[in-house]
Amino acid sequence: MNKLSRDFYNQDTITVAKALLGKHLVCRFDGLERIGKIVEVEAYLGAHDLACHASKGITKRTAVMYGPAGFAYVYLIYGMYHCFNIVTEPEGSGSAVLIRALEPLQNITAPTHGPGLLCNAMGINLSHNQHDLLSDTLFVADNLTPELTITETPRIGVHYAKEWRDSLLRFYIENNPYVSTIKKKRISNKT
DNA sequence: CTCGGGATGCGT
DNA sequence: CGCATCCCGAGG
Repeated sequence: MNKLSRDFYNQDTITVAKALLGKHLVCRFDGLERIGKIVEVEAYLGAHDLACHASKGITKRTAVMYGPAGFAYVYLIYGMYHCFNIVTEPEGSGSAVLIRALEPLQNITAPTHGPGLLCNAMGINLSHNQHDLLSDTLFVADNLTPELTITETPRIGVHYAKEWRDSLLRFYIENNPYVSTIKKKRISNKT
């Protein structure tokens, strides 16, 4: 399994975001190796991006985003869901890529079609904040990715971000059924 | 210290 | 559309 390098994450955030599509997120917790293919991401462009938490400056919460690339930024949202991000660009930029959806590949039993859901399914929580993505327990593998058609849309849930609200910074693999906004039929048995 | 909102998801 | 539910940043 070919782990993505520090240099990869150190690139421009939009470049990293798009390049992460189709790659494999690997979590080795609890004696289990879970793997999911990244099918949806969002780019958060540092201090000037009003949708980015780093736009509040360097705080206890955002410090990791201002650190070196290739580290995890995990936070709790709405009191119940975790969101998993990967820090990008050289130290001081405050940028990151939010992983929004996965396609289950191995040992995944819960839904993964949203940022909170995939953290739950992968076992990612606040203890993984600031975790190094070059470690052996949590990383992205650079598998051979076939050519993808990438769709760009505005980011989800950032209506408050003024002029950044409509920037096309959400990227997903076209037609992939695990992308978050695809309306899911309720999983229920109609008899 | 209090207060208010949020990079969500699910049910109605 | 409402709500669960809690961390964090702002302000006094």
